[in-house]
Amino acid sequence: MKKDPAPDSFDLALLDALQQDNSLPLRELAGRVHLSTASVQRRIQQLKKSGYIQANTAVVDPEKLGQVITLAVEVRVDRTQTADMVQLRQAFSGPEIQQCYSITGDADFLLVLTVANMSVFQQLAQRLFHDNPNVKWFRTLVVLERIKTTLHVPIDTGTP
Amino acid sequence: MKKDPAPDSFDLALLDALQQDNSLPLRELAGRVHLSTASVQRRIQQLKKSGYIQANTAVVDPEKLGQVITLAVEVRVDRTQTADMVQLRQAFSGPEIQQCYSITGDADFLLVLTVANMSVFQQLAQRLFHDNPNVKWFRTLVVLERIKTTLHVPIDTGTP
DNA sequence: GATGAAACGCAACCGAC
DNA sequence: GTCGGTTGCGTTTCATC
Repeated sequence: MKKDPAPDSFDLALLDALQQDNSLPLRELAGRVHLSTASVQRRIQQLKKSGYIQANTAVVDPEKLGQVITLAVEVRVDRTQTADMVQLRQAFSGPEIQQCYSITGDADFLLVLTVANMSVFQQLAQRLFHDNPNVKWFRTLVVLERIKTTLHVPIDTGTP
Repeated sequence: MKKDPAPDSFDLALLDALQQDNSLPLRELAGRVHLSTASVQRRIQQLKKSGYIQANTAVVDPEKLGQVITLAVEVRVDRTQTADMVQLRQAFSGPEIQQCYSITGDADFLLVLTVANMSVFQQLAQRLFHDNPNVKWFRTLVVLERIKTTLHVPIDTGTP
């Protein structure tokens, strides 16, 4: 088991650029960080291999696809033992769920999801919450505006 | 002003594939949706131009970069008139904030963010919340586990 | 070990059909 | 939507430090 070297400032600058736009040509990136295209390419491959870059994804506009309603749902359950958590994690990881966090506080889970209309959500709530005997209660927060929706990790490149 | 044609099942299948992995070669995508590479290429360009694809981003692992703590914060403010909202939206859209939603319910905003340690968050909370006279209260939910963290829009391709 | 310059081969792109 | 030609890209090589 070999350990990955810690990313230097070049790597951090690349990560910062790529999480804004991973379709930039190597030439462009090379110019920004003042390295050759070959070096940039090697570093990106290494960052992928070592897990710093988890995926390369297209960000799709939900509204364009009719998913005009965004909801946040706080869920409180009865039991959170291992077997229960396995079931809950699976139940809350379906494709209709954008994000799922287990949290501290009154609620045990925080979900974020988008739906085309409320009747879709009603059916989903029936299946995920009402039909699950382990769910004690859930509170639905309707999103009025998606002010910022990224997964960007703040990276201090030293040169802003 | 010309209107974009509604995406057909081919486009939906492409969007679904691309939001999982946008580094797939056209050849691969063409095989999946049973089209030629040229058609796929034209469709992707069109999807970008018409805004269905908002961005192409690398997903960076926060933990690998020392951002080991994820937090959700509910924020309640006093005034939400236009001028106030402008200020709040800007305040809650900084690079340290991953996501910001304005919501219904007890709280007015829901934030999601990652930090390296709690003292960083403490400073952030001071600046964003305590120092903002418009913030009535905020409730911090500590994330125990990031069970699912995507921006994927659920797409019914008809062929799962 | 990592780098940069230049060669290679393949994929994306853009017309014509 | 399909077919080729061309461009431009990512990739590999290799000499260098």
